Amino acid sequence: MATRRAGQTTTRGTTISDIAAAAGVSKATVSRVMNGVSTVNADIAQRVRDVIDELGYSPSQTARSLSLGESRTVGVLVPDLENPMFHQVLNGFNRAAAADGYHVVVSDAFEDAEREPGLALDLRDRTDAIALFAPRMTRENLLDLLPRVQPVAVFNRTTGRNAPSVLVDYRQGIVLLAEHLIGLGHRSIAFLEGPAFSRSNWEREKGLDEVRERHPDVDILAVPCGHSFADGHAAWPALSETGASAAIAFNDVVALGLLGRLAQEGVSVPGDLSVVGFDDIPFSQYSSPSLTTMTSGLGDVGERLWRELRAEMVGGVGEREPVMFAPSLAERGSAGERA
Amino acid sequence: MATRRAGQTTTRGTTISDIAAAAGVSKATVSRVMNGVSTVNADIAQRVRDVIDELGYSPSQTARSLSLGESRTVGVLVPDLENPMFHQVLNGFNRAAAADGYHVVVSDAFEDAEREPGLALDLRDRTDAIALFAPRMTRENLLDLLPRVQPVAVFNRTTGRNAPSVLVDYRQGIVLLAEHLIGLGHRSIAFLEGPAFSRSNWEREKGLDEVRERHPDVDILAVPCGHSFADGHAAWPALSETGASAAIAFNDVVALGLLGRLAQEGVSVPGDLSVVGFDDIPFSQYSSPSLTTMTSGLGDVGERLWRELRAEMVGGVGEREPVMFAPSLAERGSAGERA
DNA sequence: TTGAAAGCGCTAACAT
DNA sequence: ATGTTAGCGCTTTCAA
Repeated sequence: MATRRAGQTTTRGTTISDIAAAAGVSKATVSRVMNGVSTVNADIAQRVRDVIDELGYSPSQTARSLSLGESRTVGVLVPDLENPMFHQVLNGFNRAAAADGYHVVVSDAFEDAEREPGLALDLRDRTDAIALFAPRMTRENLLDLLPRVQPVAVFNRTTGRNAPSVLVDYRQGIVLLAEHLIGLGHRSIAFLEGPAFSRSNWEREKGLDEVRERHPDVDILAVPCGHSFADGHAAWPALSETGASAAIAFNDVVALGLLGRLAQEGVSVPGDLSVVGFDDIPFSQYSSPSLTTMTSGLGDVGERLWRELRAEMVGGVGEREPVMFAPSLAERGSAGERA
Repeated sequence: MATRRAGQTTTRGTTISDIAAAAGVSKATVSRVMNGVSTVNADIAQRVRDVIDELGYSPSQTARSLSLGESRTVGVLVPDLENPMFHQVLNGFNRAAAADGYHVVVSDAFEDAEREPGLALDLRDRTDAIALFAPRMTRENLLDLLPRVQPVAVFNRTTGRNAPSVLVDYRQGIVLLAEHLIGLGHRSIAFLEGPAFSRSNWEREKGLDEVRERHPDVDILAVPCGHSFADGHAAWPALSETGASAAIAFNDVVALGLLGRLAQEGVSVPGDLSVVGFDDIPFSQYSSPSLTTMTSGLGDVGERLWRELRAEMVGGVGEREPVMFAPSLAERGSAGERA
């Protein structure tokens, strides 16, 4: 006999069985109606539909996923939802996924590198695949995680062929930025560094080394900073001491924080100091002055990331050649000729 | 006999059965080990654990959820992840949920009101409960949806007791803002309207009506605007025509967009024009000038929203008395005495 | 065209 | 302390 089993305290409201009973048909028929399977008698189908919205039934996606072996949902793990640059990537990713009939759910790691692997695992265990946006975890953790969460694709972090990856070419981007400044006559440039040990900061530093080599006459100093508005705002005293005539901020958020501070301090931009950012977040067009920055077609990046992930989901393992997006200069108001 | 059944094309890799077989124990034992159930022979437990990370097993949360009847995950539907104000609420919500052992996944509606009900339903069908952030759908759709997705809690929208709701008191907030401006000597104030038909804009308009009644000597004009940086930026010509000495923007994002435009146009803030916003997003402290705005302890709002939702999940239906958060003035640099 | 029943991967009551 | 087994809600093969 059907004894009461398992944990189920509050089992869900209306199930397919309820509908079947109420409509006087079998569960199979209800299932067919739900999934629009051709051959169901029109009258029966209608009766079932009536019962369904009378009782307000919506199928358990959990049960459906278990039975089907797929959920048509993918997860995205973002290190920090507050960072506007991720929104643009997410946007493109989402749009492309939706076009292929997939839902996307996102999970925020709140910049806690330690929790990322656990969150990724959990996310993956309830979706068909995941995308990791600029994971902050150590490389060791990443390499350990990747095989366990396949299919997976990663944005802005190399994977050693353990997963497809798409990256913004920060190295090249910062070279362009620096040379733009040099072309404007600047000979002393400060770089407001991002988080130490992050790939994105590391790449920027490497690019700067190239610039130093190519332009021995130009001084490029690094000043420790960070990645937030507050970091940019707080960097002024240190920046001021360098005597640089131009500053390359780690990203737009930092640049914007700095711009605010400069206005307070009465230093004119770009009159006294040129400031450039990176990422081209939406607000950078509306700041005063508008921000000269690097733009990377982040929406396209997101779309491409989806395509890489999708390939991983259907085909087996592909080439997994890292995909690089080259950013280009968005010349706006915050950088000018050296005074 | 166990014939090949159901759809399963690519059924997941390692299952609990594989582990059980490899370790020479029953699935129940593996399950016990996984869930840290007290009395499992230490040696056996160890053997199971060895096999587990040798084979790289992680349990299917889908199967687990189905069996348990719960997923310990809740969903949040956000109308637009790009709006910074939601991040703060999300933050508090997330933190509180995590403290209670719940994961949260978020789904972005990309400002598409039509898709919200579907997304909400789907989200709910794979989680234990959902929170709706400022849903854009019609009231009719909302009232129709609410009973179908219980437990559910909503932020910034009334529910007619069909679900708990927590709201920011925009009406009261805008009154405070306007009276602050009036105290500063302004007698002609422009309101940059948000999206028509939205509750949040409607509440603000109502607040303004109160102000008009209380201060018949003050002129309060409405100028159509929107909710984005671009909208604020574009509103200048219309705003200019009103001849107002102060502007209340629909929110901080709009205010910031306007500030950028004003700098370009050479109108000094607050010298020529005072500008105030609403929400106190992080950047508003770093803009130039820093933005005078209304602050609402949005993190606390998120936390409270979680508690309301949690109550709905455990207890039955409670009072569902709407919870109002009263914002307070954050006086900063963008508003000053009338010239 | 419809129904019966097996099975997706897991948990827990029951039996040992 | 461990195994056996039913069952979570759904889909799909197979038989009628």
